[in-house]
Amino acid sequence: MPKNPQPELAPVDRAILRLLAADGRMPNNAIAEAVGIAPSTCLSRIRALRERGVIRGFHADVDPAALGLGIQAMIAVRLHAHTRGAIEAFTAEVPSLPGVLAAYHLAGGDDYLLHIAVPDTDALRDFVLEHLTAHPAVAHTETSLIFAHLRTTPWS
Amino acid sequence: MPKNPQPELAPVDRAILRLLAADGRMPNNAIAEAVGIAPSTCLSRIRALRERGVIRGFHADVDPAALGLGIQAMIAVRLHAHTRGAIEAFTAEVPSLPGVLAAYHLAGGDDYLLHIAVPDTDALRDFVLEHLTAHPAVAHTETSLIFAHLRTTPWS
DNA sequence: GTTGAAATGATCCCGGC
DNA sequence: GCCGGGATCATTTCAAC
Repeated sequence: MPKNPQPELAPVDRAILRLLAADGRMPNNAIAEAVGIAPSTCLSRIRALRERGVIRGFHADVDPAALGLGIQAMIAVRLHAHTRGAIEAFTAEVPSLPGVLAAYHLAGGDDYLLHIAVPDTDALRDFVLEHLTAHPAVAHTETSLIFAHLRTTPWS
Repeated sequence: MPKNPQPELAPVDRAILRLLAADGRMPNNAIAEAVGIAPSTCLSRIRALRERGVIRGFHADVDPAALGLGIQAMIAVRLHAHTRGAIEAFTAEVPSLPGVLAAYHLAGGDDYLLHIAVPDTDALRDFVLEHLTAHPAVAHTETSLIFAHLRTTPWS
């Protein structure tokens, strides 16, 4: 029985991930102390986690409302043709659409969910009309306002 | 004409946010140099952004698949009663459900979207049956597998 | 993989503007 | 507000295990 190519994550690595998911700017030596290893060891483990892609990056969580984007919505999108080309073309354009926070490519009845942030409802309408319904690959959209958005880190 | 209580974000603050959204571990002095201010000034501006809630936090972006959660899904949930009590009760429980990455409380036909990560399809079925359909407030659910998940930072 | 120790580099407070 | 300088603290390298 060959060894797992993606070996079990060591408990100490999980502890590091838990801390960094909670506070991405926690100093390396504080993490080292919290998990019980030397700072130099901790540094090399964090580097390895980044290189292996376990940690994909570190990001500030910015409140969109503070930037004048006070309204968030989720837009379900159905495309006309489910060809690889149409999907790839749409996928390629999505990140450049203004106000898109996230895009989910789904396997269900809808093809995409777009999570967007806009200044006001006029901008929301304009977004849908200009970038979605006017798009040749888009067959149908359905927009829902987002009242609240909770993020959690299940492994922390 | 009174001054805006949430005054326009200074261009230098926007530049700082753009950098920290892209790399949450960028050193303060590197940010200071990039935006053209002194490190001490930069530090105080970042602190002010945190205290004002513009920056809500810093987090490592961890790949769920690396933790054994190789399947992601979006589950649309409708509740029976749209009373404040039912919604608040459900909202309170959602963050403690295993594998929940995010919950969106919507204004549309569905009440919630749950973004979850699980090890396999068995765990997905168990999640829906144990935590959603068995819940007294839940009227209906609809699960879609997530093929891809793109995150963007529109202001960067 | 882990470590301690030493050099480099960053944070952060404060006095002055 | 913004800055400079200096004390404190963190990161990073490296030789040794």
